[in-house]
Amino acid sequence: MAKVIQIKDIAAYEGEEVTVRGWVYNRTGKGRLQFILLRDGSGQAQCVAFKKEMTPEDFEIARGLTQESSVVISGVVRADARAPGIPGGFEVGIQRLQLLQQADEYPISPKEHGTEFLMNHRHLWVRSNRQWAILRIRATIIKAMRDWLDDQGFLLVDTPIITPAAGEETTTLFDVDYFGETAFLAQTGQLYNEANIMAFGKVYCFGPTFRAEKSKTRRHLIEFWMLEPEIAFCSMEALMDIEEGLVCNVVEQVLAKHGQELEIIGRDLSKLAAITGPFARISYDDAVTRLKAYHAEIDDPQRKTELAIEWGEDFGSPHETALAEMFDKPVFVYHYPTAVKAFYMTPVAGRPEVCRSVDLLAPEGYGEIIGGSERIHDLDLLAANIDEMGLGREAYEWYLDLRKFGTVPHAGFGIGIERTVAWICGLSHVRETIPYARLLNRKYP
RNA sequence: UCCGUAGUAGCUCAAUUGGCAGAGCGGGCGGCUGUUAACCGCUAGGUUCUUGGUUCAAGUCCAAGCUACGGAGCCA
Repeated sequence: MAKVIQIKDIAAYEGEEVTVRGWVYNRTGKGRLQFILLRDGSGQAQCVAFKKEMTPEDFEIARGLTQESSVVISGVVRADARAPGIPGGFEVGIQRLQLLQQADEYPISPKEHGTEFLMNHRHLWVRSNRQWAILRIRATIIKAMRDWLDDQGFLLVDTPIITPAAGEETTTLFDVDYFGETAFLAQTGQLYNEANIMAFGKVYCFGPTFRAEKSKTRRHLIEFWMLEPEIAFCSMEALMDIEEGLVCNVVEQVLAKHGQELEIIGRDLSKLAAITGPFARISYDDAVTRLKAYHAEIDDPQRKTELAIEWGEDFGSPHETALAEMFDKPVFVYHYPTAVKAFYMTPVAGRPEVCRSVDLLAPEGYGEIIGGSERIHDLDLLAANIDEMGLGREAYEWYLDLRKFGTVPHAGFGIGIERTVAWICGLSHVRETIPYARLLNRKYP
């Protein structure tokens, strides 16, 4: 058997006999001439069966191949501008063909399908071009984030998924039976990150997080992946510098490595090329002023209601979208009202009604992709907030310890992987950004 | 949880005023030496989401329910 190659490398084997192994993505025939578009995971190549060049048995197999049948094909690589594929432009003239399995009638035809049908067949849908492209970009986004942080001196320190108490007071948690006691699935690794920076200085955690909220929107998942850096001796301003550097690097890496995938999903590259620092930084006060001015010019009554805002209220998703549309890059909004943010965020000196929090809103209506803040490092203030929230001191004893043994100013943020992927890929829903989405009413397959 | 829309063949959809349940794709059979969602001919394929109601007659009208989609809230 000739050398087994990956289809992505096919151009390097022009004129040579090779073996490719994979699945039939599509087949079309012209009688004694059959075109088999073969996927192998790395790419796609057209394999051409001429009746005269093969045994009658092999040709009959080629002629009868169904979509997604698994095969091993040997033949000679030749350049042909007509040959479709990824990368395309080269095809394999089939000499020998081995059928591993003739696939049953494949549910996902080359025609259009509805969302419910596709999500019910997600285990097969991931084979489709568009999904293949998106999930490859997702992998690069995660790698780019991690590489950049590693290069900046951050250490990956894993945080637990089963936790004894809520990380934040607001959202609903999944509970699990922990040998007769109640434990919860993590909604953040942040509190543990705060312990870990006192050992390692700059850390991040990366893993799945869980929210039992009954959210049903294009930007929510029940199980989603978050990357959370935390930095000792860090201010909110320095935090924004880090976030900006991270996001710019991620976009740059995707543009550099995935021109092919971005083309498959039809992403407007100019929108991504525009993502370079610095990003605008506006205060919550300023954002409210801008939204009020915008609100004054709206005529549509429904939209006017949606976009109404008074100082002190948190932004809804229409507000975030309207704000983000005022910029062609991501925009930082900082100093949110203390009352709408988490208990551990530092109040602004001399103005305790706002806190040292900062969100990063992505352009094109993708909303908040990063939430971060300076954390309270004063023991008494933190303890008072925990009591005031009625969180129960016992579960937070270890967290308060961090303020007793060498507390330092520190800050951190969390970036939602799926929202970032949706934005960079220009997708209308986060369900396509994760291999197997967990949504309200969706845990299969 | 609230508001809105939809549910017909394996898939995507059509069916006029309430009057015989249809097409394309996919499947099967046959044809074709350069296809790009190939094309041509033939063919099989139905609990019209469920339950109840109105009517000579219901895919179509009414009621309740189920499911999905879109939006809101909450958030990353």
